[in-house]
Amino acid sequence: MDQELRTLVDRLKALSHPLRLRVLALLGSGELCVCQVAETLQVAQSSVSEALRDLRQAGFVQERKEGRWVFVSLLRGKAASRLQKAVLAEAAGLTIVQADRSRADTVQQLPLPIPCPKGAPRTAKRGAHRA
Amino acid sequence: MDQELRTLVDRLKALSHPLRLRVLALLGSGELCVCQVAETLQVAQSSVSEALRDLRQAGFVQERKEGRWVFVSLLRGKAASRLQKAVLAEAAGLTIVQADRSRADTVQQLPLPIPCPKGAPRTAKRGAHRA
DNA sequence: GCTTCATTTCGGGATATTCCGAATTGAGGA
DNA sequence: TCCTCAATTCGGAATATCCCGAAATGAAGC
Repeated sequence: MDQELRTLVDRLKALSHPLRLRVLALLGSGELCVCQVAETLQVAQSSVSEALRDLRQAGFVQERKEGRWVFVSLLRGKAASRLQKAVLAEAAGLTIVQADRSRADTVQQLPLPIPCPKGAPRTAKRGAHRA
Repeated sequence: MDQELRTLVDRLKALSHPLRLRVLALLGSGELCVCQVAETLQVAQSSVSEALRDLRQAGFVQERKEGRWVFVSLLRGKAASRLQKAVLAEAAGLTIVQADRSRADTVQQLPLPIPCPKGAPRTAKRGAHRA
């Protein structure tokens, strides 16, 4: 079908989702690593990873690797589209987004190896790796 | 819960769809009635009706009834959101949108009782109601 | 080499969306 | 009133999306 239209629709679709929109808005206040985002928003890391993949494909975020961690941040300045700016401006006013950012401040104080299986019973032994 | 977020997501979702986006962009060049939109875009009237319902609920379009017809148009000026303006600006550049607008010009020349069952092999012309 | 662990990818059941034709609604004309 | 017909709503099958836990990946350290 029409590739231009598809592309614009896909970019909009990336934003039309509660988790992805919260992730985008959260990154509006600065760079975080994947596990910090997961901890801040209290969702499974795989969900955050998928949300970030979609946002990256849509051209809204970029990644930077540092050691084991992947830090993600918004594209800024000229690289940021009109669309991104408009949506960020809308999202920044939402109560939940402000709460998320506040929570991120707390999470960022923690030393980086965050207990990643966030609330889970860590006592359960992990199975063998290479099945 | 998080009604604000839901609302913003729903507005974005209304835009994240090929047909709805084309309808919105089409109305960017002026008011049309439902059947003119269906004829222009070559889709079932019920699909256009549903697309317009979604766009209306999301606060992007308004309707005006005249006789049997329902004319739809964009909200303009202060009533138009940042979001709408940003997306319209993006969409206006798309080839398919420009083609749709061009086709709408032709459709608008036709006398208004447009042969609504679009696929039907209808060659007869009808009496004029309004230019 | 081996182990650890943040991250990604996979599998898939549950849920939501999309689109059309058919049926219904409602305003206008005769 | 009855008929017409633009528009809307309905039914539902096909398709897409969402979200998680499990498994795989790959970099860092031992």
